[in-house]
Amino acid sequence: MQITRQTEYAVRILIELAGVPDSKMIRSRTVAEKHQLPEKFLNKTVQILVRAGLIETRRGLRGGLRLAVPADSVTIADVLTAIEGKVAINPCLHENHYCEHKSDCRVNKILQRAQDAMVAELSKETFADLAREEAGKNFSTSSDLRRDFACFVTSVNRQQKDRVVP
Amino acid sequence: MQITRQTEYAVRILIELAGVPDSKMIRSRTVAEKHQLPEKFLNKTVQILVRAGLIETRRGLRGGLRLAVPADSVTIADVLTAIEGKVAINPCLHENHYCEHKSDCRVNKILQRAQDAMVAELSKETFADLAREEAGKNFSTSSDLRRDFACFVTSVNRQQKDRVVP
DNA sequence: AACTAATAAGACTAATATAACCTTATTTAT
DNA sequence: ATAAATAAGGTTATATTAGTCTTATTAGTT
Repeated sequence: MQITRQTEYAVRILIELAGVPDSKMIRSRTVAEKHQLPEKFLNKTVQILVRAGLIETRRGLRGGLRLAVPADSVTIADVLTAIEGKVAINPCLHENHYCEHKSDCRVNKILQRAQDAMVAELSKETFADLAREEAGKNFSTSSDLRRDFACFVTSVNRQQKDRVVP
Repeated sequence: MQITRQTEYAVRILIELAGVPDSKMIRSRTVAEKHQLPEKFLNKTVQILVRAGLIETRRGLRGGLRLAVPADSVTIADVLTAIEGKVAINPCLHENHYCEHKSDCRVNKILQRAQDAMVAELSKETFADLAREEAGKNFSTSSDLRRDFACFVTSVNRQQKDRVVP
């Protein structure tokens, strides 16, 4: 019941791109270094975002990444869907999932409401908002990074499932 | 971003137990057969629920399972927590997770709200409600079971991630 | 006391999903 | 041409999830 690390990476890419002046291209390596993300894996993530229509890329000299849509029209929910596919916290919530009892299954309905409530919250703020927020922050340089202390601003790597930092 | 199959199994166990008259013990094998779940794995799940204090077991002849708490005091959210641990859709939502920017990280706040909204919905109905709902239903006998069409009432096995039934 | 039917527990294996890496294209400005 | 960038896809590594197997332990019945 977690978003994947790749989704987290994607969110960071979008925040990054939403924060730059219009149409300027940012190198993927720059993003990778700034957030200390594995470059190759990040490039794969970039491709997914491109296919989803959220960002666009240009190759070659002066190439790089930029948003393909207005920053105020994209939310974390969109990124989640782009990376992990249509949200469904249980298989029975997939649109095309057939189940004889679906129409009167109470568990199904509860799960659906739970998912809807979550997605609604994830859709409330756009990356335009997020970029504004992050703008004033001191982004991580090597010294204040610790791999175990992942978060969206400075951080790096996902905490292990049961690993709780004291 | 899915609940695990084990959580699904656990929900079924609880619905099952919530539906029987007070204090009667149900054999784990019975539950396994009724829902076509792998018996050994189900037993492991039972143990987790026991340790979480949600059900109790008795060994030996006439042994079996029953709820350890009133059915109207347990929700799907409790089962989710029992099986998967404290809910945290991202590592930075763990209570003890340290992040320098946590206090003013907007992403953190959005995720927290999303998670809270989801958990709130999962906490609204108790297993007393769910058992009532299920009571009138025709539970699956072999003929109406198909492994690919998983859901909480009749069904059996989780659909694969991207497998969509036509 | 012996027997039988039940769960308990933990080690082990298998399957799947996620994350990361590596190599070789392809594109674009200079 | 050349250098600098992304594109693409195959491969490996790691983590998580799911399931199995074996051996114990418990409790009722005879």
